[in-house]
Amino acid sequence: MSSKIKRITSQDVANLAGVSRTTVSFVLNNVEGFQISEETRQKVQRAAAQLGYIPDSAAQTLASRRARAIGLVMTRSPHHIASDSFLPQIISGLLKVTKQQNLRLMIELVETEHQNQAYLELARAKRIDGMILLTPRMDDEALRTLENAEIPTVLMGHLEDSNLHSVDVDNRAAAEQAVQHLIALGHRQIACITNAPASYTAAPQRVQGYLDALAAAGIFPNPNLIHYADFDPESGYACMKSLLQSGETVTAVFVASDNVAMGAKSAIREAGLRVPEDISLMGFDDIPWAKYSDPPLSTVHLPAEALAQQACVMLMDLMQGQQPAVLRLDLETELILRSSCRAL
Amino acid sequence: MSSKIKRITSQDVANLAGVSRTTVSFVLNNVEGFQISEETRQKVQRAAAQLGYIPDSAAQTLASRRARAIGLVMTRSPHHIASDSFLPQIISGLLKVTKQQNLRLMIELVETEHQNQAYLELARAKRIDGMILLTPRMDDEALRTLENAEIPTVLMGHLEDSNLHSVDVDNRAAAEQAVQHLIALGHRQIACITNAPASYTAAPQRVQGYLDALAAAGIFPNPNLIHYADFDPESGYACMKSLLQSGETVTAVFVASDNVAMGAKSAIREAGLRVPEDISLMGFDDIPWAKYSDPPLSTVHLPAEALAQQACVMLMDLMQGQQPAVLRLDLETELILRSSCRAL
DNA sequence: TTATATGATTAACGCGCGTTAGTAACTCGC
DNA sequence: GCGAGTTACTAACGCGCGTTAATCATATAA
Repeated sequence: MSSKIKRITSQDVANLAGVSRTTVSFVLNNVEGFQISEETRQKVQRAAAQLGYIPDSAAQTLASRRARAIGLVMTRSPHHIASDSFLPQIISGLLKVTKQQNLRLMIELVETEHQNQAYLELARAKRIDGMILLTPRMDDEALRTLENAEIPTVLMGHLEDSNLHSVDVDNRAAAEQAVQHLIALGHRQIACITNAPASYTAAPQRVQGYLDALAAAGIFPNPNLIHYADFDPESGYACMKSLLQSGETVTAVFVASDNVAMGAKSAIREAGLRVPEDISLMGFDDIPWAKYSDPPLSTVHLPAEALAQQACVMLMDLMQGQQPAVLRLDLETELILRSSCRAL
Repeated sequence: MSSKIKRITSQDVANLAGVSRTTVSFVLNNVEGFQISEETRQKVQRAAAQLGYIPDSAAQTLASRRARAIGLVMTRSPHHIASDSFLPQIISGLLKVTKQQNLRLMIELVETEHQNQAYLELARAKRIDGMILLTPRMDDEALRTLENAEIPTVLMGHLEDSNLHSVDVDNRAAAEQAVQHLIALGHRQIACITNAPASYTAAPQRVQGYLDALAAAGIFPNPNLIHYADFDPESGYACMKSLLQSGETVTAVFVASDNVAMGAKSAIREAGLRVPEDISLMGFDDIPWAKYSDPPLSTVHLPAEALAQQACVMLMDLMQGQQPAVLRLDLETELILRSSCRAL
């Protein structure tokens, strides 16, 4: 199709500048400890600019043994990725840091079936220098293999008994605070719909916060009021529907994910009930649309973009061989009160 | 920190199997045209498995001159990326195809200041074999340099007078259809709030559809009723607010982006008006939350994930040297009627 | 037996660059 | 004028793999 375009190599730059390839490399990479006369430096830079020289990244990686890229690794199905309301924020946060550090960002999908192999491949193929793992699952045995530091890794979310570095929020405390608010409004029949199946670490943590708030108020928890959703609004709709049909009386629902809460709200409305007049709704996450929901959703703000940025900064440290200050970094959440909850 | 872990190379596999490195390469890559005895093949595969051999991707790329990766290139600010409601769907669609083809996906951010250089770098650094460009801007001169086929490229969205391959929807026709529906409901004072500044191709196209629908109905367009938003709900809020304060009478608003429509709805409600009783609202995009909005938003369904998949398939063709069937592929939109518009 | 085909395998080069060890020229002190 | 130091550079190796051209053994034909 297209005629063979001759690639411009550092040798071409060296020839044009009348120096060796080594010198070109020293100049363009600003290598310290070697003395290059200002004149030579100029010659090289001018030659490189004139030729439009752009180093071949594969060759650089092979020679330097650094890919200058990190990976964002997700262990979900494409369907769940498509409906992940935080992904844009996370990518945005990551890009801010990687751009500044002149690193590339790769998105990796690890399917649950071949996890063990997949993590090893990521580590050993050396396409990336480090990775950020999104919402790891508790039953993810393959993760353990990574703990031997095959590749710098930072978790977003937390894994019990793991010695991997992680960035997270205190899901339990945040959930407790949210439910405390419902209790303070006078609610006692409070249901809980989770954000995800129990194998995703955040889910049981938020449930625990819910239980702790009840316990502190002397409310005996009703197991029938706890339902496990599965990330998307559809699952929230299903949970809420079965909750309403169960015959249990409920005046408020703590839904541990705004996304799921959207579906729950549909079910409530479909049953002819209103939020917050008949049922108060408390979300979790503060996705961008929560404030535009009707009624605007009270929820717990999760600083997704900041989490991503911090995870990335932590990863940079690890990649440079420095130990980050803490093994686990918790960012602050904030209870956002809008108008989906009312006092009894 | 960690002791030097000896990398397992194809030479190690060759040694263990008692063959040459070349044979290992032939076997593991299933190279056609070379006869390898079944016995040797087995020996090699067993050795590779036993050692847990994983090829170094940089070395493969350097030798084969193919990176086995594609890039998703965006030209927006991190802020706009964070609030892009389609990104998850697009990434999901892309991952489906790349996973199946065993390609990697890189996310690239190109800042408007250094576009020219940035595109060249992407092309020449050879870190990716092809790229998918998201919502190119009309004033994006740097794109022209790519048309010389430095690297296979597919646009998501359209660029006038470009001979790059692209995947899009018929924004004009879709917008026209949406506004026609408003007109059919009896509305004649219909405002238009765009999805983005005019330099993003979809914006003027959707405005044109709006104008065409008015013209077909013999309605003289009022320029004061056209406002340009900027992707996010905040800008929609601002547009709607200034529209309401302008003193113009309006019974319906066509907002060329659901995301922007969310903000517009807030402004309407804040003014003490209701949707659809006082003002009918027609969106565009059908983001996942549109159906959970209140009232559920009537809108134009944009098949984002399918667009991404098709773009990716098209790109694969280009990367294999095949010309795709068409230069520009238009996918179907669908008018989704929910309950944010009412008949006058 | 000798030439020829064919099946199975490998030696060796090149991809483009980072980097170490070494060299050449040029001071400077005595 | 001669070794010792400095300054400014370069030759050459290695990163790990894909791939071409060549080699060797074996089977077949003449």
